[in-house]
Amino acid sequence: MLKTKKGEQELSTEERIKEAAKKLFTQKGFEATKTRDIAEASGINLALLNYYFRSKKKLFELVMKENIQLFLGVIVEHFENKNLSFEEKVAFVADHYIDMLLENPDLPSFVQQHIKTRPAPGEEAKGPAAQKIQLIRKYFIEDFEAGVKKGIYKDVHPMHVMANLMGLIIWPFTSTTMLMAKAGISNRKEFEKLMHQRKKMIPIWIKAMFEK
Amino acid sequence: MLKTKKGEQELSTEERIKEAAKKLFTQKGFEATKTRDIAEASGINLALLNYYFRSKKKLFELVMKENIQLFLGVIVEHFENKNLSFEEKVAFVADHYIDMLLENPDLPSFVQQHIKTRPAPGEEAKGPAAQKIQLIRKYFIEDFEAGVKKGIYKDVHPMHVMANLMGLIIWPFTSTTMLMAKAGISNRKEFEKLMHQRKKMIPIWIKAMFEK
DNA sequence: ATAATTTTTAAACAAATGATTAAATACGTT
DNA sequence: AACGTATTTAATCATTTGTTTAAAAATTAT
Repeated sequence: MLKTKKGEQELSTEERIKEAAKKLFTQKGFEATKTRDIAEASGINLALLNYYFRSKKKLFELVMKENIQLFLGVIVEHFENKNLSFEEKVAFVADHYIDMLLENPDLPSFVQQHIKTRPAPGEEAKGPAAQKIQLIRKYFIEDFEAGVKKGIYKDVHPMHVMANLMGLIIWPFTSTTMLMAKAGISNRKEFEKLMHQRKKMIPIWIKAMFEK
Repeated sequence: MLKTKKGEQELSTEERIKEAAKKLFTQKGFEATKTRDIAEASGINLALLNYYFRSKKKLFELVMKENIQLFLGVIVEHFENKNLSFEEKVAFVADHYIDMLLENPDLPSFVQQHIKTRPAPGEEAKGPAAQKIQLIRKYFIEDFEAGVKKGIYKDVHPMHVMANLMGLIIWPFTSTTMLMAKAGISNRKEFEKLMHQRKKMIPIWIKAMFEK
């Protein structure tokens, strides 16, 4: 049985199913998650999954959409009105992204695994993901390239900037277990403390790597 | 049918199955790979999978072992006799690791996904993976910590060093599609060219981040 | 209260899937 | 060639898995 969020407001059957599905799909992927697992985890009758969501695939696509929104959307949308420098954006993203990942540690593996096959070779990437990616290009890449022209930043392909920023933020979460073993970290608390440290260090590191 | 490596030396049935299984398991994971997929991809009769490997699970564990060896083992073993400085090790690892990943681009996602559940909470990590990780600690972490004592490197938790090094090397491969979309890279060739660039840049970046 | 509608349940189905069996074929040894 | 062993094949089995059905229960409307 899934616990209710506040102990006050019960979740509807439909929401209970979706939440359980999101947790399982995100943790174990589409194939490894069985409809009966979802039913059990949400404490509902198996048939209700199809009653509310038609099929396992439809339910997965719903979860997928929400996860991509969480993974790509949350941050960029905060830029809309603010007028931030490239450095400020880096700091902002590092800060908020790491906070988000601390609460959704399985998100990166999930998105990475299921975005791989998405855009069919040859055809343009579409849908919500592609749109977000366009925004990221606009907000980061163009800023950096402007900085290169001004002579502030080293003249490297912006892919390196993007890769390094995202790699520094996300990678620890995709490899938590391995990383903890390697670095002699024994518990989750210590891991989280180090992640909080990174929020401040990543902007400094990016600066050190790319500033002239 | 699986192509033979050289057109000269045919692979044995057993090897054909294992190679096909490795490719599929690495690409799609355990659950998403069906025994019939493996049979078809290797051009063998379905029953031969069980004849040679007893079960799908046993076959998977074999592939898993080889993949972990590839992912963690290859590099560290080259250190045995050489006497390299920390910086030289970083350069060496970046170079060889990226080469290896260019040939096995699906490896990181696979290992990350399947290593997560491995060490049961509370009990010590054992097996070949744990051993390799000990070597990595020995060869990198201790070196870095010595550098900190000498005042060469900034006094940060070695986890950050490990995370940044591995993140810079591996992350682009776990998010190739997304990264290419973000940075406006259109084809694999261009991606590979950029990865070769990184082999030289990563040591410089690590230096910039951690040297006093 | 009664009827209509929505939600929930237990049971069942059809297809997919991992594994096994028994017979057939290929191969090596004497 | 004849035998024994190893490999391969087609067919089949038992479970698992996603989905459907029809009836029961709960809820809402009249």
